[in-house]
Amino acid sequence: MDKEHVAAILQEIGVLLELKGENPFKTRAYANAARTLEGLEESIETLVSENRLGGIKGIGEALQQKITELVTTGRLEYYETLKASLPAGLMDLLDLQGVGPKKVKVLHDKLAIDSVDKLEAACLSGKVAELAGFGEKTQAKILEAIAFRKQFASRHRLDEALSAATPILESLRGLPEATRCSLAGSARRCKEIIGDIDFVVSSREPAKVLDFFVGQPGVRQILARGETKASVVLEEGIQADLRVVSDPEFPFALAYFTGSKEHNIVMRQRAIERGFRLNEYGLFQSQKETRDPALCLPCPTEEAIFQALDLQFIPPELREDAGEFLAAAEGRIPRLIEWTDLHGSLHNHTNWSDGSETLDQVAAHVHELGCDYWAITDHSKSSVQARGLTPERLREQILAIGRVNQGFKDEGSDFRLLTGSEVDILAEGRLDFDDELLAQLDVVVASIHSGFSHNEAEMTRRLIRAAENRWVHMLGHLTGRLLLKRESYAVNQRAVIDACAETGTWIELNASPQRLDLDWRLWSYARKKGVKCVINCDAHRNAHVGYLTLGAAVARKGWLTREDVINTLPLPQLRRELARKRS
DNA sequence: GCCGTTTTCGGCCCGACTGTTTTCAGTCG
Repeated sequence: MDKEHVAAILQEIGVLLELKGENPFKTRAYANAARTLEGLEESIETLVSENRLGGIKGIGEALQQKITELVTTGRLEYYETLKASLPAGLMDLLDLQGVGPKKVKVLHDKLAIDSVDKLEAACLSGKVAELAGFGEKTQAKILEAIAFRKQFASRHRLDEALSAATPILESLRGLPEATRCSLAGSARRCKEIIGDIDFVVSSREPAKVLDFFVGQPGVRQILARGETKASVVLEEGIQADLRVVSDPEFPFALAYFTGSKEHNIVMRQRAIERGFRLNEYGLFQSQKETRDPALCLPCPTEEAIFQALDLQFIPPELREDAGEFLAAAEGRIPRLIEWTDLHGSLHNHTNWSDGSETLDQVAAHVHELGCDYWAITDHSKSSVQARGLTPERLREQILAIGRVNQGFKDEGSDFRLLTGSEVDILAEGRLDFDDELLAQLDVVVASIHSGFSHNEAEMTRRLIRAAENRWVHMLGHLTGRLLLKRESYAVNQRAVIDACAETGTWIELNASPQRLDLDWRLWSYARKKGVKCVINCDAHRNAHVGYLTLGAAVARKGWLTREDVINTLPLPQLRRELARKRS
């Protein structure tokens, strides 16, 4: 059993215990352990067989036993028993806004409610309002939450969240009463999937800012509106929260609402260790003081807060409690890549296959934007759905690209299109074009577009065999996932990364917002193995060139620097690297 | 359930908002 599976079960145990009304710190211990396991570099089998689980912080005697049982036998008696003792539908109830473990327990104990449907019926008949601790308003809120869940998703892609957030942030910035404004939350941390959008604003007149916010044209519904805080639902079906603080409090509120929750817990712990108290209003010299500005250490920026806690500044993308504290304490936070470090993209399409624009249109656009090069990697013949090129068409395209490049040469420009292919990886890892043709191309990306249902061993073998081909420069969208739409196919990503390390093959960070694949969580491992990243747009139309910013953001989240990313190189050096694997 | 230069028990991050309470519990982030 792999660590992801073990972590998922521990996570579920935590939720089940919450429903049972267990000590919240106990339930958190399970959630913490799950997160710790997910972040492990080593395989869980190794840790168990070498009896080294106990050395991991947050895993004590009880969890050691349970994890060992899970990994060695594939099941866990404690979990099975716990799960059997509660109806499956209770977990769904927890997803409803405003409904937590305590309410679920009462609903189940008093009204035998164990599904959303039953809860809805009970609300409609007025029974819920009669329960102790509930009332008319709670009942109405629950009905609203059920309706909301039916209508909208609770999770959204980063690009959708950003495009909903940007106009609101812009208008807040234009408001005279607003001093400083920022996006916060998981969107600021560049998580690929976000739940809601958070804004932080500093102002002397919070009421005016809040009025302005809830009155924005994009607001469909106001969920809550207090003196310093408001929650709304946007037209896109995304919840957005605004918090207004005084300007000296702004950096603290920004840090606090950027999170992650786990990161914040460690920050506060560090404050306590130094005799301080940290909250969204300040860093206070007394453990007791929670608000008095006179006792707050002045920190005009987030940087100053980290400094006060003996830490190097931690960029928002890294704030996941995934090793950033150790690195920051030792001054080892790297200078992360910026999107402006990128010189071009090595995986893109044109209307020769399933892209929108012609070679000339693509070249003119990316040249205009300041790129130094742009690889044309249209699909190969097996991708019939994408009008993949036959070998003959590809040879024609090589000539056509030569003519476009001649035009740039004649103008005295150094910009170049690079010839290439996104070649399909077929069954058993064979490639869709033969080596003789691949050898004629500047850039070869190998990707899987078919046979998604093969088992993990087969998929892993297919990708490894593709990596072993000396003409393949990089693997494209390694897992095939489409965020919130299609799961990854089964593949042992670490084994593929190992193979790329051995063969000198690069791995793409596909910057299309629906892919963002390879996942940021795996880049530390790849980097440690010496595997280089290529941030690619996988552009199918000119507007997709903007994905480079998103790709760089996710690369930052994976701790990548300019040196780790191939397409930060200028063209002459890039050509040298492209030749390296083939030599 | 975890953890310990305030160690083997008693802590565990912290505050806003809401609704149902008449002083606070539950939920959320």
